[in-house]
Amino acid sequence: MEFNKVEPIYTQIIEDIKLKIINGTYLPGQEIPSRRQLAKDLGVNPNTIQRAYREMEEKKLIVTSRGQGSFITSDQTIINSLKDEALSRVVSQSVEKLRSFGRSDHEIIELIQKFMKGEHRK
Amino acid sequence: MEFNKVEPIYTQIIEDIKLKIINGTYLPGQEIPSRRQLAKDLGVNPNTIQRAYREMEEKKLIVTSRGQGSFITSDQTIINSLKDEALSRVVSQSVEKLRSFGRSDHEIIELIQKFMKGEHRK
Amino acid sequence: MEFNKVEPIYTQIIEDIKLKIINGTYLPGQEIPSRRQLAKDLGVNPNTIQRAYREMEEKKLIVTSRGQGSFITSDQTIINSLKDEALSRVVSQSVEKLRSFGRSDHEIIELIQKFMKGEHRK
Amino acid sequence: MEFNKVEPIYTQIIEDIKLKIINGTYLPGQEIPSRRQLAKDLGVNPNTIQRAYREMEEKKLIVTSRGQGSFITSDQTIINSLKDEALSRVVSQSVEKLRSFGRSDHEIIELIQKFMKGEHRK
DNA sequence: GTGGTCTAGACCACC
DNA sequence: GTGGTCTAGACCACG
Repeated sequence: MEFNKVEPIYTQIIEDIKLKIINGTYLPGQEIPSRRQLAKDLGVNPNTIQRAYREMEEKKLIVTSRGQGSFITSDQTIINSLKDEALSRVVSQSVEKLRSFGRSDHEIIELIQKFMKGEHRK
Repeated sequence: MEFNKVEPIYTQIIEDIKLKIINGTYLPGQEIPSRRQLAKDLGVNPNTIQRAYREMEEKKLIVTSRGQGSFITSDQTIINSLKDEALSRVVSQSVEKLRSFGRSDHEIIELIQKFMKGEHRK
Repeated sequence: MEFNKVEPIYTQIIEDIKLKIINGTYLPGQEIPSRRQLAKDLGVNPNTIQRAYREMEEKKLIVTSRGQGSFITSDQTIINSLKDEALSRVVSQSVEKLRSFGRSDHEIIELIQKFMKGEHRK
Repeated sequence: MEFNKVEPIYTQIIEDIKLKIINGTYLPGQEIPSRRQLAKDLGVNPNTIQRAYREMEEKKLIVTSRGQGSFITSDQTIINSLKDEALSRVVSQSVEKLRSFGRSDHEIIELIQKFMKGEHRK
């Protein structure tokens, strides 16, 4: 994993784990790497990982128990809202990008529907 | 401008100019940099620029007249088809990305329409 | 037991025994430790214990019979007045503390009653 | 300031500042010591102060701006809820303590009212 | 082994 | 000067 220099590393780690929850790499209840292990894997200080994990803990994304490790939450409500947020963001970005071509919203919808029909969704 | 190492540089130059036509940086009939000038600007060999310009010439994207320079085509049909291609690509990419969230095409359309309505297009 | 350095030790011992009477650790008529034993337990001079016991004797809190030991008084009147004093002190402290929040006496009463109702006293 | 060893230092610092907000030592909008300064005053590592301040930031108790310093929130709603919480805690503790004397809730209320009347509130 | 806290000291961004 | 992040390494509590 590579980090950019503008965002704090711990936020990039959070976003990475969020992404893995969203795309199904991490399933509800699944154990995630220990702080020490992940620190070694990413070549980062354990305290930086700790910071990321604690923030996820506060946001209820993971649950953690001393001596046991940390696990993705089993609360589907939280996971769903995570996915919904991501979906909303993609919808927003997609629409903005499509609008930049100077077509009306109505035309955009038509183009999308035409594409969907033509593709015979897999 | 930065080049990646996998694609040939001349195709990357073509794509860059196409992008500038699509997003309006280059308008129909507008002069584009001379081969020699662009070669110096990008730090590449003039022959590479020549290759790019020749391909665009063949596709009628630009017209060149000896001793005058090179100009974006004034043929709206060509420019429109360029834009249409780009738009199609964006539509395709957007739909694929949206589908990856596991929602039905119908749901996707609804989400987009809801977003468009909510945004009060600028 | 730990002693502070500002009050005399013998008064602290008295207060400790009073507290044990009030909270039921020592029941009426119950035997309390011998002077010698308590001196050893607390690591203080037997004369200090003697002083404490004598004062309690004077206040009729305990009765001592030579060769038998010392016992909490069986006189409920005395014990009750001890408890009443303690209760008064707690009432006073509580009200002062509650008043420090800047609420009126009326509001304080209401808050207490609301809490009592909400708690479903055990 | 002295710290106990069971609670983390940073929570003790938070509680101390909360107390100062509640009892009016810190007023809304007032600047609080810089992290470095407080660290020196308390003989604690700046990172520990940072941890405390960040938690208070998240809970909107303080607002902070880089290069400027940190300030008690000016949001009265938050300050009031802080005070209400503290008051509730005191009410609860007081009632529990008073109940431990074996009197009925009704008797307790009467004792408090009698005390309030007798004191001629200052 | 795990997580949680703390210290010491560094560097950067802001103003 | 201020706050914010990161590293290196230590110690403790839990199981």
